[in-house]
Amino acid sequence: MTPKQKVYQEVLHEIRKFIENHDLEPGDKLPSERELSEKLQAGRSSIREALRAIELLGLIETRHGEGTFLSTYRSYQTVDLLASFILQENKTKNDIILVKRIIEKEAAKIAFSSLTEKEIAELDEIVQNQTAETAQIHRTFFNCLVKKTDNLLLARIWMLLEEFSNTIQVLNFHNAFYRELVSLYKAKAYDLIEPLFHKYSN
Amino acid sequence: MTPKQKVYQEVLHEIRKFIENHDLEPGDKLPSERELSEKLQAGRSSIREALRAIELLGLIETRHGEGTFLSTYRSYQTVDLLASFILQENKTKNDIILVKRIIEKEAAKIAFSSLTEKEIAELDEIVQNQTAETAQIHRTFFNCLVKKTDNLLLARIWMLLEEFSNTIQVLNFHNAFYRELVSLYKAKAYDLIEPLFHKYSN
DNA sequence: TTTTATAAAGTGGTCAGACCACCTCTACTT
DNA sequence: AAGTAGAGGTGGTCTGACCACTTTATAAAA
Repeated sequence: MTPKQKVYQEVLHEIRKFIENHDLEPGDKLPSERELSEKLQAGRSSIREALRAIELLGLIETRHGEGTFLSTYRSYQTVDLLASFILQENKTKNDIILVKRIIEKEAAKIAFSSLTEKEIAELDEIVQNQTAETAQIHRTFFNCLVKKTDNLLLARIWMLLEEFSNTIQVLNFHNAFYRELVSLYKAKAYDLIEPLFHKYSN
Repeated sequence: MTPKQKVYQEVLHEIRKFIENHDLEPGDKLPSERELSEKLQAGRSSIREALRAIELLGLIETRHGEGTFLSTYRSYQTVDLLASFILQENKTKNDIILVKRIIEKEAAKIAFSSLTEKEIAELDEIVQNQTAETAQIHRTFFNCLVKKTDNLLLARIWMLLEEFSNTIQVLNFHNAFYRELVSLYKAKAYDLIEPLFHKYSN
């Protein structure tokens, strides 16, 4: 016996099948809630429970008065919500700082190979800015790097941690760190990135 | 003006706040749907839409006739669904694999200093197990290491990513990798950990 | 004919109420 | 004391009713 599944779970499954069978692609429209309700022999509320769940996962997008569409972009809303729960039960400051440092270090390494001269110059400019605070420089600097990794998940996690860091007292790197990192980019010295982070991470 | 948020989104937020304010822990019971409906001034269906979404993420667990509880374990529902829907996209998949590798590498390094002889022996045993599949070895092995980092946040992120990996086709390390890593632990050769990961990460 | 109002239809958003199925606990029976 | 029937609470589901918004069809005005 299959332990009776909830209706919304079946609906979830049916919707997936529908998308598959009709070769729907991001941006395409799903049948209306009322239509699905009839077709799948389920109450509209059950249909909606399923849709809301999928929506939270960032797979669909609903537009009031228009309809429900397959998402065109990966929203990572899921990651956000999970993070808010996880961060809530893990308020250990040191844990957050450590993970954030790891992400930043790896982002710095991944970005290395794809950085153009122009982008390195931009980073240099950020670092040379005398008027900005260190926290501001840090954010702008790593925001660039993280985006250059072309890894949305990595970027998202970093942004969440960065946001959270603002609410706690976080020690940034020494000013010299950023300048030295840019130097390494200019010198194409990949292997020195890892040691640089170690040097400045006490 | 706040761009009018949907009720279920607000409910989501309220529930999270409730958990925080009441210091609810995994296993604890949430108020009933009808009670939340009254307290948050929202229809029961809106409450349910929010709960279903959280449920799909594996954060809560509902038991028919009993109530809604904070999950003690992270269910696999989300992962399965995501996988069956959209994880076919290589971009997302690769993002996850990359972040997971980073965490594993750093966990291996952090754990280094706190590993006792006995624990290293345990790792050795896991690796030597001939009957287990590679995926199984991988999970057990890194589960140990991740816990040894004594960083709950890191551990949680890894566990989530590990779950995701289970539903997608993930290439594990070659068998030799695990043995070599244990050897490094035995030899106390910290500096060779990073290169080892590079070597096996094609 | 073209343009512009206006109305109608379709769609998601939300709520209230009604049942059903299931669990627990209590009070009653044996 | 043990067992049982029932009441009350809880999630599960459906229906029908509005509302707000968008698109489209229709009619009026230019």
